[in-house]
Amino acid sequence: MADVAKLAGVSISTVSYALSGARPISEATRGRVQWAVEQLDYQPNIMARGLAGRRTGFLTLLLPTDETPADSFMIDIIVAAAEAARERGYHLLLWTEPTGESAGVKDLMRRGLIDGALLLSVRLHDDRVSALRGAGVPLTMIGRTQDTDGSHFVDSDAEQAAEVAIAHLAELGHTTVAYVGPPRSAYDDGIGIVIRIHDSLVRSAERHGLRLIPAFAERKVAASARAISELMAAEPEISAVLTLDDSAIAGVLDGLRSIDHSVPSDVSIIGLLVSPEVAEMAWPKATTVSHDPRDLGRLGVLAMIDSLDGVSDRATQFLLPSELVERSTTAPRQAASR
Amino acid sequence: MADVAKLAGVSISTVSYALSGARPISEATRGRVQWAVEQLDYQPNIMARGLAGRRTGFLTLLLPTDETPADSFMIDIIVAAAEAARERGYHLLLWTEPTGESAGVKDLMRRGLIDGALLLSVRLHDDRVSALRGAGVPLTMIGRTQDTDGSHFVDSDAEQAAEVAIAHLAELGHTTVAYVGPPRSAYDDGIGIVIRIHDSLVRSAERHGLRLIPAFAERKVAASARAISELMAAEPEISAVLTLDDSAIAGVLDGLRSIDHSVPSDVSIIGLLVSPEVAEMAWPKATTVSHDPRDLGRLGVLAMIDSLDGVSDRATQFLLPSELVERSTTAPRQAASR
DNA sequence: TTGTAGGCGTTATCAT
DNA sequence: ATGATAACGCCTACAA
Repeated sequence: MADVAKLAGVSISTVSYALSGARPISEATRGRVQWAVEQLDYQPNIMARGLAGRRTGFLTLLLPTDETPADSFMIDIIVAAAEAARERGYHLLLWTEPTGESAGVKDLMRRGLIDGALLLSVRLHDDRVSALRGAGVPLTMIGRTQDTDGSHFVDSDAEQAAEVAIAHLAELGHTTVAYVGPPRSAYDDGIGIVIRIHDSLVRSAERHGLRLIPAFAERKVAASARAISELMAAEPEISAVLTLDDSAIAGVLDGLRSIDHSVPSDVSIIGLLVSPEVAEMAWPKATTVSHDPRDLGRLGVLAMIDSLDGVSDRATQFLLPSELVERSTTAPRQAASR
Repeated sequence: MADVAKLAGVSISTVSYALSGARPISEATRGRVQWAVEQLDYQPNIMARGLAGRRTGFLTLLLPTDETPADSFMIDIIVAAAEAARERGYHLLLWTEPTGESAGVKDLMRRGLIDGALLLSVRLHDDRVSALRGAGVPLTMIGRTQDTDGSHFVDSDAEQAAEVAIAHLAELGHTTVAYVGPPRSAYDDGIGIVIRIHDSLVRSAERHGLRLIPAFAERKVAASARAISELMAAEPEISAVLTLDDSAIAGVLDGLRSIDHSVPSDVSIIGLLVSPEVAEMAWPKATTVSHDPRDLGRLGVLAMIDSLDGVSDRATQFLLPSELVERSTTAPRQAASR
């Protein structure tokens, strides 16, 4: 930077201001500085900037890692977040920490490394949120807590997604619907999206006069396969199944095959909030009610940066609506015949 | 740090040395420093350390992003890399950049941000490697170039994987085997693993006296489905299929179903280098010849750090062997009967 | 074994 | 509108 100043014939601080635009600089000198910068192919040192300034340009994404390995949906979020950060001149740190813990992130903040943190797999009552808030870490959630007053978040609109899915099944004439959801532990942990989807499904089903039979299955193919076959044995009138996880959909297909129910002629399936890749990989290709997971990552980062910049006086809160994408696992209900 | 020094009754530099262990410190003072550190819950500032020292503690993972969205296999690599970095006290930056480009990473280096870079999707002749080398960026490849002299890498042992897969099919009595590989563009780009797997399969097939019929398919379910059905039409004696990508295996299953070939009784399938998650999601569950993708990420980071620390005088080069995991897509060849 | 002091490359606070 | 200069918090010769 000193070199640039010399070459441009100005002081070091002028160069700094010309580059940051933090104070008015005459056109003439700004031009000379620009020229010198290009001449020397100068790139400001990030560490020095972070040390001296009050912004480091780093964001971190807190990735819960004790859970199931990240599925496609989450991956899409992460990669999109990285891209968005890069586009806005920020750097995205991938920080793995067991669910519910945030000591590491707090340290990152105290060590002057990050400007803020993005949270994944947010619980309705999330200790991390209060801990990080208390530590003065700006944060935005991908997902959301129960009480969202004044907090920044981007989340899937569970209520709307549930309604779309249930309404579609109702239209198709289904009256008894199973829901193969995440394991009980996810409910016990109070994972926001899990609880909201469940509750919303219950409400929507009621509104449409459908009977909804929930089940819980570990996030493994075999577990959801077992869940659905047990469910079908107990409640043979089930003619449609809703699922939440990437693995659940494959498992349900598996389970139905094992008991000789064909999809979609005997049983319809709708996958909630699944990535398009996984939906396409299933056989038959799965009908879904979902949105682009990438939006969660992208908007999350943008919301974070906006809040850092203080562009808005109130918190940015996005609720992403889902769309029904009909593939090959849904059909009108058949007249009972078996 | 000044506070710690005061509390411990020593100089600032003593604290620094006590913490870094860069020079001998008496037990007594080291103890006092330790105590003061804990007392104040002191955490060294990362930016300052990066500015003053010659190490920043940052690594970056170069993620090609113009290609197909990252599949499970790659994700596992990434997450494992993040975990390994964290365990070793490093920070992992996710850097998205179009395949083949490295200007961004070079800048990261010049801006004093990173200690080194990890490369994914390495080509046999990769411009990034020479560019980064030229710019003095320490790098280790996850994958490898053709010429590996003096470079650090962790890669799947394609030769061995191909041999295991072919040998198994040979044992099962198959004599004509299709290979639904990646799209031609991947070959044209010279992606290392793609070429190596292909060439190794050819050699192994020859060695075992099998006929190998390769095909190229875009990384989409529909594309590989079409590829295999065309292949079967042209060469009806095919009784086994090898695949490379996560999506290919679903596609091949799809395609075979569409032409009424059942798996594995009519046709066997082996997926090469696929993540266990995807193998389990397929139906039937796919037999694979693979290794834990996480090893690639973990070992890659460790190799990088070792090279940074200069622990070894020669380059660390790992070739990971694969294992056959029999699931439900392989069976002995049936006597021709259709 | 320990202390002193200069420097890392910016930003921010004073002046001018 | 611009300059000089003190932080920023740590590392590392150099001295003692």
